[in-house]
Amino acid sequence: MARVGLSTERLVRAGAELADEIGFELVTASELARRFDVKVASLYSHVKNSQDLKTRISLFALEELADRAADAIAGRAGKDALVAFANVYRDYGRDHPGRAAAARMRLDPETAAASAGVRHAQMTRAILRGYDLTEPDATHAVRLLGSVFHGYASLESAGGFSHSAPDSEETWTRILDALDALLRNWPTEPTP
Amino acid sequence: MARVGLSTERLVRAGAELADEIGFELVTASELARRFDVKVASLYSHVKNSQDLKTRISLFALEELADRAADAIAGRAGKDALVAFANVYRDYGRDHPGRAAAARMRLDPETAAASAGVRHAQMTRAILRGYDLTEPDATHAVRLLGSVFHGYASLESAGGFSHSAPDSEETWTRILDALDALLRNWPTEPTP
DNA sequence: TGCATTCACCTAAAGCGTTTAGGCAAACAG
DNA sequence: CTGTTTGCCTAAACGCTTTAGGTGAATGCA
Repeated sequence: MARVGLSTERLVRAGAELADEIGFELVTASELARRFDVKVASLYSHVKNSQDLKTRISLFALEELADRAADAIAGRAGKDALVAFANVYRDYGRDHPGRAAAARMRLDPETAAASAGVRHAQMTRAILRGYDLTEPDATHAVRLLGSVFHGYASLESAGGFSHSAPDSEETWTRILDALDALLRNWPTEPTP
Repeated sequence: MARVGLSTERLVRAGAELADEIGFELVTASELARRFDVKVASLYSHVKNSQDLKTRISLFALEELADRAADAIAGRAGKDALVAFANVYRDYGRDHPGRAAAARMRLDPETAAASAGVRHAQMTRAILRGYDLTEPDATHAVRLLGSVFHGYASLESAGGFSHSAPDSEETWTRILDALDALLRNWPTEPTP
């Protein structure tokens, strides 16, 4: 019995690549086993179950994304940081659609709380230091930015903007301009 | 053999309710058959396959949502219309999480083009008539609003804002204030 | 080196969701 | 009341998931 050298680590990495190839929702223990030329049951020594595998891929993607974002915003501030940060999300979604979908996967609260998701929120908050926002507006803004990045990536990956003018690239740039303007001019009082 | 009176229509409606109860991703032909106390194979006279069922539920949700949105914005303009429109999405996500998830389901391009999704885009554009946006900025803004509504509903349904202050309700209100301010003051030139 | 232990991968089997093919009986049309 | 349509059925094949238990390869210790 030739040992292939499976490990949780290798399964997760391969799962992430598989997700980029065929789509995250199609990643399955069976398919992964096939890739390793191994029987399905063998995976179950390394991951608890199919759900566990997907969760691990999601956590992996969140880490990878957070690492890239951290790199991107290092030494930048203000709009510069905002754009660099936002582009990490967008590029990740384009280069690694499967992993990006994995990163958007719904995690149960405890798992989410222990994930790199909190780093994402912290970095978003750090970017807002370049703008004059006090609590609770900073939190509102963090949530707005999260919604936009999440939502845009999701719609774009669903092909929402693909066959219409102007192209998605331009819209993305202009949305970042708009968000920058909004953050510099955040409405303190509800404007009736 | 007691005839239950299945039809595509009834299956889709029941599927939508089922989605709200157990989550859209758990809606399955088998489960639906169980609800109707009918054998699974019987469903296949009414829907092509499992994917077809889910697509139909998604289209149903998109229609329902578009109808509600149309009601909400009738006779309103400006921020009033924006808020009413946005709240339809938010309320739908809270009252019908399964259908809302269905509405966010990825459809293939032709199906999407023939869906109520286009009505959503048209209504969004109609709301922007209350603001002074010319093309291509109007399109950018439509995409931004779509991203925010989509993203916020998605994050909220994943529990993203549930156990932290300030509460989601307040953030939502403030985000709408911010979007209104942004639309009234959309940056024409990139601000470096 | 030889033996014991560990561990990676296997086979077998059960459970469940999907899907197709073909059959029977209820509803309906004339 | 007879013939047709059609709604729901049984049967069966297939794929994914998961568990239980076995075998042989790697590893460690005397």
